Amino acid sequence: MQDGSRHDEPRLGAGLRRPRLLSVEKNMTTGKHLDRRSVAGPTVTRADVRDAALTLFALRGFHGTSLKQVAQAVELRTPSLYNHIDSKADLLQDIVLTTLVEVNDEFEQALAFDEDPRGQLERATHIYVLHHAVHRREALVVNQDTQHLPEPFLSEAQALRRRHERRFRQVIAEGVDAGQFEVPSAKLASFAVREMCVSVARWFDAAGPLSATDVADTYTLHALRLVGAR
Amino acid sequence: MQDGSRHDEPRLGAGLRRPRLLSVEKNMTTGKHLDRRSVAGPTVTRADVRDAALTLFALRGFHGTSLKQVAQAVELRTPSLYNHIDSKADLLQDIVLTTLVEVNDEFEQALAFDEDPRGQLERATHIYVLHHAVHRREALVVNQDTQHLPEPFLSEAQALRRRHERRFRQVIAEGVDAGQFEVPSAKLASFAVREMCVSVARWFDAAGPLSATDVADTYTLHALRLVGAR
DNA sequence: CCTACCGATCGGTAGG
DNA sequence: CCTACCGATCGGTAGG
Repeated sequence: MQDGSRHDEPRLGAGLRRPRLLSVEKNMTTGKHLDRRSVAGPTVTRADVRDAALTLFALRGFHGTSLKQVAQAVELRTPSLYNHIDSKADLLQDIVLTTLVEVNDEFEQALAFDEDPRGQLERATHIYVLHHAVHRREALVVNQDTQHLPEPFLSEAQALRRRHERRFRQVIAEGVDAGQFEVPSAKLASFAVREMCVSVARWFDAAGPLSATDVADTYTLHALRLVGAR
Repeated sequence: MQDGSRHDEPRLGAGLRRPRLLSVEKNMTTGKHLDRRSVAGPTVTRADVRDAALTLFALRGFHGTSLKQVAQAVELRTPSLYNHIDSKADLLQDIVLTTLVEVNDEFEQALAFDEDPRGQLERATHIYVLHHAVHRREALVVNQDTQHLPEPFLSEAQALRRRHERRFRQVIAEGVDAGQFEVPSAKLASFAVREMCVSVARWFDAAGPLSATDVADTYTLHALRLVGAR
């Protein structure tokens, strides 16, 4: 990888994947931009714009990122972004809601695997950590910027979040009822476990000594201990 | 309390203490603002401005808050804020650095109380949770907006954070060495415990059924279990 | 995909 | 403490 742009660095605020830079450069003779459609190579897609926004939103926050910066990252002029998006909020909505739906889907799949609360907590925690390690940028944007979604998307996002919360707590409560777990409060235990997992996105480094699976394994142990699993 | 403005509501994004509204109103006859210095009652202080900024930054983020909003919250015009502050970033710096110094001080006091790693972890966790429940707004701003500090304050804030991280991990490592704790990784355990505590600021409700001390007690148990305390 | 341009708002200053 | 005002930048549109 010649420019190293796919290399994840360790520090938050500097360690996120950088947006793809196209090889088409400004024409130094005329000062004009080449028409991308007239040269070889791919055109910018909505996915490219989304990816650039994802990186920048994760790094600087939604309100700390301008569309000009997004445009620069994909080597377009700001108005050209509107060929791919409806608005700045549209980008945020796409990122946040897609991510929350994915998290809920993964969660339900984890639960469906077996009916034992201990097994369910193990799988749900593992996949949740894995998600936050692998999809760091998405997780950071969801955590930082969900509040900035316009309605009705804010309500939709909050509903998805609450669903995950409720189902997670339910698993712990069922474990308590089954005599497998023992906690002062299923609610506080679920809050603690979930936030512990979420925070992995803030420091995880794919280039570091620990793989996402390593971290997920350890955090699953943390969760089992926290709920007093026998 | 007549206007209920000190009442903390449960939901994040709506439940933070609202800034103090002074009783001096716009003169409805002339449309002009009364000179606060010529009437009875307190003048706006820097502390008032800081408090209003604290609430708004916690609610909408640093870049999501305008100085006009801060000014409105203390019933001033925007330029008048500059009698109390040097810049918008000045407000953020005050909030973030003061909070981080306090957290470190509280932490060191907790450690000084005894030399037993288990006792140290208990006290450090307890005070850390308590801080995040009692100073929700400060904690939210530190977590959301530290990244937006200009240098050299950003570096200073990061150093204070790393110090807390390092010392916290040290306590866990010492507990492991003493045979009191058992963890796969002192680093991951300290990350997990700290972030679990920090997240309390996101949902704690002073008007809810659980007191800050209740939550701190439960989270201290979570921490002890997580590190495998005997 | 671009250039040209829009009104609104931003943080901040001058001057009283 | 205010009014008046500054240049810069914002998200977004018109029109090709």
